[in-house]
Amino acid sequence: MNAVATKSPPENNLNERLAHSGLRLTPQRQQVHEVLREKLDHPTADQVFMRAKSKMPEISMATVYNCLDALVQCGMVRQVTLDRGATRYCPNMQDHSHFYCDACGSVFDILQTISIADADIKLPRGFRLKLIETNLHGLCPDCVAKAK
Amino acid sequence: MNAVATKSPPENNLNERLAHSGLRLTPQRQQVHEVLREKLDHPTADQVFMRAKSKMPEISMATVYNCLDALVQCGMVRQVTLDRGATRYCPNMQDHSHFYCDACGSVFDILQTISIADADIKLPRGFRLKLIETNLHGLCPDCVAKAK
DNA sequence: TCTCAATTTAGAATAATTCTAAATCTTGAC
DNA sequence: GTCAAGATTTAGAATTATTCTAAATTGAGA
Repeated sequence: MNAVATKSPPENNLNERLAHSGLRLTPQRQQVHEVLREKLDHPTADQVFMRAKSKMPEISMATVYNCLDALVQCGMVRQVTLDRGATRYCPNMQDHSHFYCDACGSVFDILQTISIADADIKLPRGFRLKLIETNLHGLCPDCVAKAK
Repeated sequence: MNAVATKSPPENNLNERLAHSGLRLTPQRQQVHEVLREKLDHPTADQVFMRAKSKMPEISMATVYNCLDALVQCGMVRQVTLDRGATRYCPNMQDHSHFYCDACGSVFDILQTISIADADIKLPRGFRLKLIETNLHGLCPDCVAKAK
């Protein structure tokens, strides 16, 4: 038993979470997870594929989708769908919302959100609420400037 | 001048709103709008196309996308993107949120939401907030029952 | 009536995602 | 350790969703 409290490294956490959902930790899933954590810019599946491929050239697109789905399923990654374009992926599981610029399409993390408790949403009988997703739409500073 | 207050019929409203955005009222745009108002089930572009086609056989898919875009642009219709699937369209412009069943994919209108005023979101300098979109995720009554 | 710009159209093109079937890997039972 | 069963990965085909293109049509204003 350890006297010092240690935070388990993210890979272990990943392993645990995958296992909890009946999924295995594979090099590909680890790689995809790393790619997401390296650059928090809400990449699309295609961008994840290209970044992962540079480290692991044999990885395939189908695997990237499979890995992303596995990571979403076990709660390590959030899917972000903001417009008609490709779905984006976000490894930040802290409560936060996304600001989407309707003009240029950029996505910004906003470290403020409405929790299930705060919202006090009254659902009709029988629904089971798991997650509230808050998306802010508007113009980013650059596009506000351009609009003038 | 009318002694009795009259609500302008939706078509007029549509015309006004389109005009306000520099867009014209066309039979196709009217038809697409009607299709959406007829059945408030959040259809995809493809479903809108099929329904519109039954009334107006010459309409094309490109036109449906064009009309949907025009209606969204002038504030008569909301785009609803909840998962990796096709975008859905909602002609209910009252403040409301969407409940998405992660199991079966059904969408339900929830007449309760978080307004910009209520939310008291503090954005970094320069952002211009136009709209807060609230999406509720979880299980619908049917899928809760099945899960047992 | 004429002209110009907006809109529609069919179909091609592109982009995003899913499917398929075979190969590979992992785990648990023995 | 060996084997069988099931999970995962892979390439590429298939499907689905959306956008683009260029020509035809429409409608509003001069």
